[in-house]
Amino acid sequence: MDKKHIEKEETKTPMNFIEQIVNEDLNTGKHQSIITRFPPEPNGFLHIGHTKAICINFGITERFGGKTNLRFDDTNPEKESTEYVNAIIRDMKWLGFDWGGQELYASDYFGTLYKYAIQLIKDGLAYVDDSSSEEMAEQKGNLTQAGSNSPYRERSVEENLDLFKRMKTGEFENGSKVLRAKIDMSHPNLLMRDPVIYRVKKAHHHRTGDEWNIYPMYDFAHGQSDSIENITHSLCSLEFENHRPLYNWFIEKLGIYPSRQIEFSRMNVTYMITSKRRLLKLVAEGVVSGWDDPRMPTVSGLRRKGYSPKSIRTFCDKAGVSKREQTVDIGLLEECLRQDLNKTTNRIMAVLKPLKVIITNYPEGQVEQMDIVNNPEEENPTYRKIPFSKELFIEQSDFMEEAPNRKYRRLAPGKIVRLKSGYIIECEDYIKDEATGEIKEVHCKYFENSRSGSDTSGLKPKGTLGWVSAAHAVKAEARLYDRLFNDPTPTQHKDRDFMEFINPNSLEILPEILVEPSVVDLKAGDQVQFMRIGYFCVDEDSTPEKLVFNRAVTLKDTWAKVQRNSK
RNA sequence: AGCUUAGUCGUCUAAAGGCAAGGAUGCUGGAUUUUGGCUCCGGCGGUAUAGGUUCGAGUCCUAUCUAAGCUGCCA
Repeated sequence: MDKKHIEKEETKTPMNFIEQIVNEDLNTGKHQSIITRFPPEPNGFLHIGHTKAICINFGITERFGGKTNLRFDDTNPEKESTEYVNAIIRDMKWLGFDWGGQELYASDYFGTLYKYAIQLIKDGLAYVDDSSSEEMAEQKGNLTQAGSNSPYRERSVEENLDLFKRMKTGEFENGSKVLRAKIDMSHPNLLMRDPVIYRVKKAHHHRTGDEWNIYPMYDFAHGQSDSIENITHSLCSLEFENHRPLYNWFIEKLGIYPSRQIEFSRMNVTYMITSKRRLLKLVAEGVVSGWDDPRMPTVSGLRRKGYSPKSIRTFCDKAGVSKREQTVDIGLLEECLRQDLNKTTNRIMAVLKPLKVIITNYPEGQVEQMDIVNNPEEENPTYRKIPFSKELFIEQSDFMEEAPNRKYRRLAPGKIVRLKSGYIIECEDYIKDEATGEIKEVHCKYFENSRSGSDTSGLKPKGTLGWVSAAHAVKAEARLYDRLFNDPTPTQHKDRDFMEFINPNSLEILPEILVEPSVVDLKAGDQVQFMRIGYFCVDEDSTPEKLVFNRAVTLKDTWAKVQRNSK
């Protein structure tokens, strides 16, 4: 291939192998514009694995122009429902994708698909088979042995036509007859051994109601739907590689628009599982509170936990596209969230595990309003006020009776620290419950001339702490989420069940944290950074009396790492 | 065992036969810091194995090894 053909696209961003194919098809004039599709079956909720397929399909047309259809692959009425359709639409809109407003359905094409089947029968390429599923399995052969022909394989076109029409009108019971493509029972690819393309299924369909007694199989619906929609590139996961010869066989025999199927590897993420069956078990057994539990890998779970659409899309982009098995480090997902939220969230003063600090030389009853920056990453930073007073709370972990080493920058007797956007204080004394060892109270003096923004003290404290004013702080609940599993690949162990790897500490509830008073204006879904702690999202369980904050991800914690490594 | 596909830093990914195999994340050292965050600078770390083609191979060929998918009237 001549190298200059690549250059149509301006950007230097490297292309993945699918984008390279698309780019070439555009440059060679094979296609004038691109149409892709995302084809979920409405029988479950979207999860992190689906977002990759979504991002690839929509990403292609965002980059090269064209459009991406949202098409529901609803050919199995027993498993599908409008509830899932609506949930999928909601999640995809939240992720920020646009499919032109109108959802498409494979069920819209049932009439056309039926005609295609008739066409195959007339061309002698399909036949009605009365064999039971057991008999068909028998005929199928196995991985190393060729199959054998069904005794019904040589029925006449007329008989097949008659039988198939009667299947449609409901004359035959479920399982009694199927329509099979007549291909080759000794084909090395098992899917080519006369696959079933229509089955009798007297079931109520969420869109077509009771109109149909027969429904097409995936292989006789998906590719044809692609053709009907003039999909140029039909992108799917590796498991459909074996289906491609069949996909192309139908295109050829039916003489329909030749969409091209290209497969890529599914995305796995460490410490997450995406099997529908297993996720259902977590819900059913109450391991999590529901499909939108913040520990779930579902889009709704990620959303509730505090993930932004942008962070999820960035994650999929960074994970990349290839045909290799892919297990992406969950750390990358978390880092994408931090990078997004770092730019967008206000810094809020919060104390998770409070320790009382009394400023001994601060006037009783005095309250000062301190200026604090909302988000230092903003181009033009804005400020708000927070109250400072004689009695404060700091984080328990910010005080030690004795500094452990020279690197320690927090509070300890005789040490000074800066209270963020407040004053510099020096620890003079503390009260300890000798029985329990618990520190009850810390006594400090403040330097009156060290007020943030007008500091003339000349003091250079090493550390800066978060704090809240005792009299003004708002009580709230914090839900600290951690990974649901304590093994990176809980389903990859040959002789151990994934349930054995559930992390018993995946949720720690702190019923009474203290937060600066400005948070009373927050609403469910709002995201903030608790300074020096992490990114939090207001949960829908919040009430006017008590906000509930979900921890989406912690801040990076170099100090924790230093401590871990020194052990 | 047959068919299909894939093996590049720990992980993800780039290199279309041609520069010292690049980037991200991770780990690590440092600078800066009123967040032990952010930012900035440095370091660590890779072509599964064995042959072959070629002036030149991660890339092409052969064999081997390893991994995944395929024997639903699921998608």
